[in-house]
Amino acid sequence: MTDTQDDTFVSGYLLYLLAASSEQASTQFHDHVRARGLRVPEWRVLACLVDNDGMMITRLARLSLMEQSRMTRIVDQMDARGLVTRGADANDKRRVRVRLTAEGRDLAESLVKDARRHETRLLSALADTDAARIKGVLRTLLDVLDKPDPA
Amino acid sequence: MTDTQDDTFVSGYLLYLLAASSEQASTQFHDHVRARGLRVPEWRVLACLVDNDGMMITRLARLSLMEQSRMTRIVDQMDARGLVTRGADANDKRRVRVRLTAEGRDLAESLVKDARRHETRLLSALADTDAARIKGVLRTLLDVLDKPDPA
DNA sequence: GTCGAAAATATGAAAAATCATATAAATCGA
DNA sequence: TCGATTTATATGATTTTTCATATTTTCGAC
Repeated sequence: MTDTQDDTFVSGYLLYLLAASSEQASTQFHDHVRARGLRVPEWRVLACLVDNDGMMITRLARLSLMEQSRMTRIVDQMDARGLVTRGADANDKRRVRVRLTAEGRDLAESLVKDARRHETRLLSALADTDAARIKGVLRTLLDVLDKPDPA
Repeated sequence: MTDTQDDTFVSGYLLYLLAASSEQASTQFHDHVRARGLRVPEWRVLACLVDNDGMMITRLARLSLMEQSRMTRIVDQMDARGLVTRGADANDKRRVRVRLTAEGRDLAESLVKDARRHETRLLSALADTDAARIKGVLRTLLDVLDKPDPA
């Protein structure tokens, strides 16, 4: 074992548990993503676009949990690399529609498969009851957080 | 509501749910931390040290979910600012023991109180069953992730 | 229609984070 | 006890990320 102190605060703090779980659960797969030649934010963009091609920059940024100006640059690089294309929206010239190229789609679909396999492995390492609960609990938390602050 | 598409992959993907929950749940409190004049990594250091004063750099880095070289610099800055002191370990001169100053401790304890209040509010926004489950589920996940890969 | 506000994206400059590696101390065997 | 390894921390160079703000387009009230 590494360090077992019965820390009074941190080790039981919800925000710590969330951050640490996310971090640790993602590490393996993120390594895999990098081994495939992508940075994590790029993988996120691909995953979003497989679900819904032609998203605009702002929405990609929200879903990928990052800032708009960063997303602009990431899309630039992915464009330069031939994974996506940028196109103007017909109805609103401010918007940039990001679309997968054939190459981008292949890579994206392949990684989504890998991600699903990895997720299955993760969940199967949990007891059935925990595996059944975890997504529901997190979804509920997200729902609650979306609602405007009652205060 | 913002964007409700029934995304096939991302919105139900465990690593997304974890990252998004962590991100969203933390935003409010992190804003509070910054309003108090600290960056998030600095708050994490303070929280660790309240639990266990005199930690070494490496352990602080692990617990705060960041790299050692980054932690070195963060501790430097906190030292310069008078929140912590750096002292050599008596038995092992490689180690740097980081300790709270009086000022650092005051700030840390005050923020821990704030964090607890915030956590209580978060949990109370969940249904009782979810609130009761969430920490347990996350702890289980962390436990599982700590174990060496069975593959 | 026109004007002011809001929305979407882009960009330069600054700050933060990472990476590779250096240094120094402890540990472990032969 | 010497040398090879490992552990702990530090640091220079580079890459990422953020921040503030500019630009362009749309929207809404009048």
